[in-house]
Amino acid sequence: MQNAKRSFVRQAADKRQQALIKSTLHLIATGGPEAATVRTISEHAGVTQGLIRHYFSSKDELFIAAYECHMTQMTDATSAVATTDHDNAVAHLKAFIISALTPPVVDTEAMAIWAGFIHMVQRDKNMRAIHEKTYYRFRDELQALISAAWAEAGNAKSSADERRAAIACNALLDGLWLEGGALPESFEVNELPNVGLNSIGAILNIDFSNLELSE
Amino acid sequence: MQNAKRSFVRQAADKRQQALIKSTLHLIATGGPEAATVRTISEHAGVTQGLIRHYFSSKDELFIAAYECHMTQMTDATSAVATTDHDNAVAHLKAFIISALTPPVVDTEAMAIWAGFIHMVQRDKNMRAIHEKTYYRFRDELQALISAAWAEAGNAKSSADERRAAIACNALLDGLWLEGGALPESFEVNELPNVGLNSIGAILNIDFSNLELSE
DNA sequence: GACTTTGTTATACGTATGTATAATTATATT
DNA sequence: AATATAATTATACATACGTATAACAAAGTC
Repeated sequence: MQNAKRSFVRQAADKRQQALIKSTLHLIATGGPEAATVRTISEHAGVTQGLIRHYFSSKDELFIAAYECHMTQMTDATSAVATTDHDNAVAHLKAFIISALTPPVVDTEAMAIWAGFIHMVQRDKNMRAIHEKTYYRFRDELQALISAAWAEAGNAKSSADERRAAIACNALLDGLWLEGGALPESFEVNELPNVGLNSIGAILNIDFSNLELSE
Repeated sequence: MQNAKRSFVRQAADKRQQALIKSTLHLIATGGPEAATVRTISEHAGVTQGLIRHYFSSKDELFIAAYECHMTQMTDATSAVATTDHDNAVAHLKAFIISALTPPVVDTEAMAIWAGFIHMVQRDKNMRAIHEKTYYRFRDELQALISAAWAEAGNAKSSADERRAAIACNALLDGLWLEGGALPESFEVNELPNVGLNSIGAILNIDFSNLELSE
């Protein structure tokens, strides 16, 4: 029987939306996109499935919101470190690199979530816009740090050079991020940030080794 | 009515399996993994859906076969260039890099296929084995080329240095491959291989610029 | 305390999916 | 030409999915 309706507490729209988004990301991370159905999402969020359509006009819209949340979270996690005070521009850049190559940014589940959205990014206009926005924001920030580091060393270069350097360094970070997420057990502790610092140091002709850095 | 059975021609097991695998990859590339159902796959391959279960014990097994096909194809496409004759080790390495950063290796659909399999790779043992095998094969080949190029320049280094260099160069190639696939229109013609050669040149302390290369 | 609003649940609907199995037909063998 | 083999089609089945809609209940307002 159990004709009695389940008891529940009302919550603010923000909270509920956030809970649904977090559940979506968690399910995609652990079981892939096809594991994130309206039923599993709502169950994980502790609500019934009808509520999803109350906050999002469709499942696609929920996925778009989840994607934006995830991407913003990842880029912000790296930027946050870079916004704290640093003695100089090179230290600033070094902190940025290390942050991009250590958890929680480098993470199996974060990578799986990112990959799970790719096919939507290629098809959905809104997803594409989010992707471009977060990608360019990250790369532009990296380019600004490179520019400042070069200027500090009395070695300022053209913006075209800066652009190429930013593309290269960004690719290196992405590649290491990818491999660290895909095969986490095949890299030693601190190997990723070390490789990243050495390689970017070589590309930019900057030496990061003699800088003390607060862990 | 159309009670008449469709006419058909028998084909060798290899052909049919290959056709089903190709259809699977095509559908994943263009519509994501959830677009590759047993019905769409069989329709695209010009057969009826029952045939899939005749050649593969389950859809998962077909996906595993498709993943192995795709990954092998991609790494082979890069290696093939590197096995042709070259004047010296540096030219050899240069050809390898360019091949890895131009079509058909750099390709939106190839990247989408790769991403579409990620969540299976993290869960299925067989998928994981394929992933590791192709990854290490590619990286080991790159490391061998780096080793030869260094030796040729009279600058031989330890295998630990070679390993770190291979990880870095591989990451750079992967990152550029990723971004070229994800945002193809945001890079100028030849920008990816140029950035790749300059960056790897800086990392390895090798100059690729004064080498004529047959397009 | 009655009333309104809307957050939330419950249920239903049509369709798509992976799998299983039986029926058929093309090809090889003799 | 008859027969056997297995490649291929056809059909059925249980389940899962996204969506739509109606019923209910919690909290605010007067």
